[in-house]
Amino acid sequence: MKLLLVEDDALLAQGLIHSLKKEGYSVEHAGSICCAMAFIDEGNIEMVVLDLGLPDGDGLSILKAIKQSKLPIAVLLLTARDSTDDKIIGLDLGADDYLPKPFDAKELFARLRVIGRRLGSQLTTQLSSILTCSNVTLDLGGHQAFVDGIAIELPRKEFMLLKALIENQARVLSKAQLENKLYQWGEELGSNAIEVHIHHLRKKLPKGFIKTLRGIGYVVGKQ
Amino acid sequence: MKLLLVEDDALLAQGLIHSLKKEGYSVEHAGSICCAMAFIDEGNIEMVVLDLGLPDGDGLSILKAIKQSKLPIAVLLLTARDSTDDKIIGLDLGADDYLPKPFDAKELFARLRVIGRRLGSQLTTQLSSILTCSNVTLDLGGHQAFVDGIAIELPRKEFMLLKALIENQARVLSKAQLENKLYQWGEELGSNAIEVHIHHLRKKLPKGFIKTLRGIGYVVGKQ
DNA sequence: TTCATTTCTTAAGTTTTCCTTAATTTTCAA
DNA sequence: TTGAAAATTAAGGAAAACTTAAGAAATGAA
Repeated sequence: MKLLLVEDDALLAQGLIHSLKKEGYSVEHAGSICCAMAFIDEGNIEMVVLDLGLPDGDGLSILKAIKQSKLPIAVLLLTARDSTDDKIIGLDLGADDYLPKPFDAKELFARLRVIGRRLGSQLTTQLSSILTCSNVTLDLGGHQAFVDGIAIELPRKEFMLLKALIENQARVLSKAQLENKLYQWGEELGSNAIEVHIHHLRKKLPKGFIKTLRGIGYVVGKQ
Repeated sequence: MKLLLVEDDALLAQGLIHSLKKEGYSVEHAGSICCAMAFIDEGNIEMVVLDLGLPDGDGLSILKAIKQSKLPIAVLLLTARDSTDDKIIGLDLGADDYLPKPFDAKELFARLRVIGRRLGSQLTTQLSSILTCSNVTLDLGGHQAFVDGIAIELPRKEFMLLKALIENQARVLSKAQLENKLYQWGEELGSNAIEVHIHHLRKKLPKGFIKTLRGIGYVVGKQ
């Protein structure tokens, strides 16, 4: 289930992203309205958790845009305001649920499950969970990779690394960018961990699949 | 839209019935669990507004009964308790929404509109009572499992665990996701219960049937 | 009810796998 | 050619999962 979290408080967002991923969601994060709209336009978001208190405008405009687009996207509102009128406006604009801050993460998850259950009976999609780049395929739901259709085992970090590369195929990712994708900005990497993971990946993937651009970074699927 | 209000406070009920009718609902009123069940058994209720604080027992039992019956009835909970855990229990039992007392009637109506909108586009998913994954079969009705056609005994939790895994075969479920499926968020799991159940299950199932993806979760039925 | 039995949770010890580090070698571009 | 960047190796340590066992709960029967 692909979920977009629209929340500008970085600390709160970080924690939620982590827990939501543990709950099984594929999470994107936007800290502003324009960033959120970019993700939505991209097309494969199924659920939005929307904080109404954003720096660059009223979050309700995102809700309006989603509902006007008629895309099958469910929206759960999140806000510090708890006046009944705001709730009503949100719900009547088409929001699927509403949670006042401060909230218990467990309640958020429970409400998301309700929405997910509902979506599940409307959509039969799990297709967005397959990524492909030439003869390499990633099954995100099954956490499995295939080379020429043959399954290969990948440990967690290697899988994350390959996922990041394929999601950005034909685009070069620097080691710093890759580190940001693999590590929750908690611990600094003091060594060449990325290089070692790349090396392990290469032994399992087709020759030349991951290209090195010396001094710049790594890339897959270029030319 | 035929709505059943389950509320024992006569005064509050009186007012709500009046306003709900004004909103266009066809309203029935029950002041007790048994009375409510009678209306539901009668058969043409589409929506229930359920007060949890009833004189003759816990309103949650009505919710359970409705959801077990698989009738396409939406339920909105209404209650004075506002502990998060109660909300979560209600929502996970299948309630469509929740409103803590005291509430603003306008908010109730807004939430009912959301539910009504949803009911309009809802299709009922009839679950098969037999699940299969390679040579393992689950009979949900008979609460029994078969390996190569031979019945094996599974305690409740182990059965639920296997059911969750097979329902999501070829998709990895994290321990957090499995916990959500086995426990109604009433109490926290402070330990490695999931791991222990997995261990017991494995002793009864074909070798390699449940795979571990370290750091990710468990999966069955993968290539 | 009470008791006996099954099932569940907790906790500790063990094992396994994976990740990081660091030292060394190789490659590449200036 | 030469120095910096990347590749390669191997090992130590840490995290996650497995296993076992015992006590707590839940269940069901008398």
